[in-house]
Amino acid sequence: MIKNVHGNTVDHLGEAVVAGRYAVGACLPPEPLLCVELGVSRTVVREAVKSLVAKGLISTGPRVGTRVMPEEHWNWFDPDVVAWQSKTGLTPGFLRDLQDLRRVVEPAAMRLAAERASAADIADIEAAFAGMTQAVHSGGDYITHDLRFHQGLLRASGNRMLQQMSKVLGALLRTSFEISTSRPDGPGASLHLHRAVLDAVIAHQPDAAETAIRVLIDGAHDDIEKVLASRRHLPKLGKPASQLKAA
Amino acid sequence: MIKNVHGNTVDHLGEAVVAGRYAVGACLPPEPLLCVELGVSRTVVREAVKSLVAKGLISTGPRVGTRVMPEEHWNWFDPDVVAWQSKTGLTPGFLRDLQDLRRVVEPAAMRLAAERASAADIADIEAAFAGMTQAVHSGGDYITHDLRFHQGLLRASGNRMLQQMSKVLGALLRTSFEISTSRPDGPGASLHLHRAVLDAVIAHQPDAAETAIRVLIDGAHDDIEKVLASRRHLPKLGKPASQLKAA
DNA sequence: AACATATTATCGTCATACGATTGGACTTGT
DNA sequence: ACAAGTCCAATCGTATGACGATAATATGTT
Repeated sequence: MIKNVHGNTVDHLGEAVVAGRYAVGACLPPEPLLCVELGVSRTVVREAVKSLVAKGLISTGPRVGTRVMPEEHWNWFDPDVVAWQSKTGLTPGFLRDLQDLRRVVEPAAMRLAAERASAADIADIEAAFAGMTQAVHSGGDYITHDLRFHQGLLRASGNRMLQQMSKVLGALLRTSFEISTSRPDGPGASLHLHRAVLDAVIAHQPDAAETAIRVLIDGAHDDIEKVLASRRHLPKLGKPASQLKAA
Repeated sequence: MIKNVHGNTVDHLGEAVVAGRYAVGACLPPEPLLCVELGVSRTVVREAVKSLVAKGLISTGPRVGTRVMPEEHWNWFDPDVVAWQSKTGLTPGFLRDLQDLRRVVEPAAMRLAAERASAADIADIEAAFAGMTQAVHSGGDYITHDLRFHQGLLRASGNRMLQQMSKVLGALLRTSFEISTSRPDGPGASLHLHRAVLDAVIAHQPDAAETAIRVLIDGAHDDIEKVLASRRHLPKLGKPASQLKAA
């Protein structure tokens, strides 16, 4: 898990900011202090800070210090920002935002995919589906293939922005998977729903593809809403890595 | 226009990468060379490079150098990336992506806005609309208020991700405005279409809001497609700042 | 009290040195 | 001649120290 000093520092600071360890508008400790706290040189601290600035999390200035920017300024489509938010725990509000987004984006993307998917796109998605099937039947890593499945479909839409969303939507898929594993049938129940989406895309039937993905999304939506309702007293829905393996 | 060394360097390098001055997968000049080329210290070059890494444009490694990442890895929702792409010229492909995105996102966002918009949201949008009206009648800066209008509506959706898209969608709106100014009536023709959207949102009528925004979008869509068709021989649609003022 | 000035904390930039990594060249053995 | 192992050097990664630039705060002046 150890990579390099810079990466670790960026993660550490980024996670701290996203987790709200520093109030919006408040200052992070001055550079020299961060150096001793993190045990790295000022070079590393500064480059890490610049990375966070580039992601819209913070801003800096002489004498004013390093301040946390308001959340609406954060780059919520940045994979790192989403990862940090996932790690610190997905708030109900964030999950709702993600669900809104998914319901808006994926159906439209499926339509486009059904119109534009290339043979290579299809092959990639088929491979992912095969992986999902195998994971359900003979055990294995389901979620990875599930992510590849949806990511492949987004890519098949041929739209750079839509494709970009697979990263942030992945956080929602992981949560959805997490919940589904705690049910009797588990992810296996939705296998044929995935198949229906893929078949519609292969057959170049936008309407069918949209309908199929809506079924899939609505199912996941209900699952998450149910958990959200039952855990209303809990502030956040954590995402322990220990649950990320399929049985 | 001069801000600071770091910002200028980031812009310079970011624009160069987005403009394709370095092929995807190719290496940028080594750090020492960049230092002399840009006339800045290695510190600045490195922090600028780190900023671009954070935006997904490039990757670095010892001995392997600083390489341009494939476009699907770029953070297309990053305001800077969009700005650089706009500055170097919006390709037809990019415009098509933006139009797809807009047609997917804005109608859904209008529905949500009609359901959730707060009084403060409405007031903000009203102010923007007033600015647009004034710009059309007594001259002024139309596009700024137009951007605020749409940005306000996205914000009113209450969804962080949807709101984030106002930045990238802004590039499309600017292009759309640019085209509309070259027509007899200009932006004034779409004023009442904007009013219809806002009225529907105020009246909490999601269906009407969605319908109204679709009319607006389709109009802009046709304008752009027409230009794209007529300028098919031109590789890119430039965006000279000289045209950004309303008459 | 209002305004001008000086202070100072903090980030911004520069310069230099050395460590870490890795692709490619080189050597060696078969 | 070819394959495998070894070494080298180009490039980024990290550390350190110094000084400049900026703006919030304190101080002084009218």
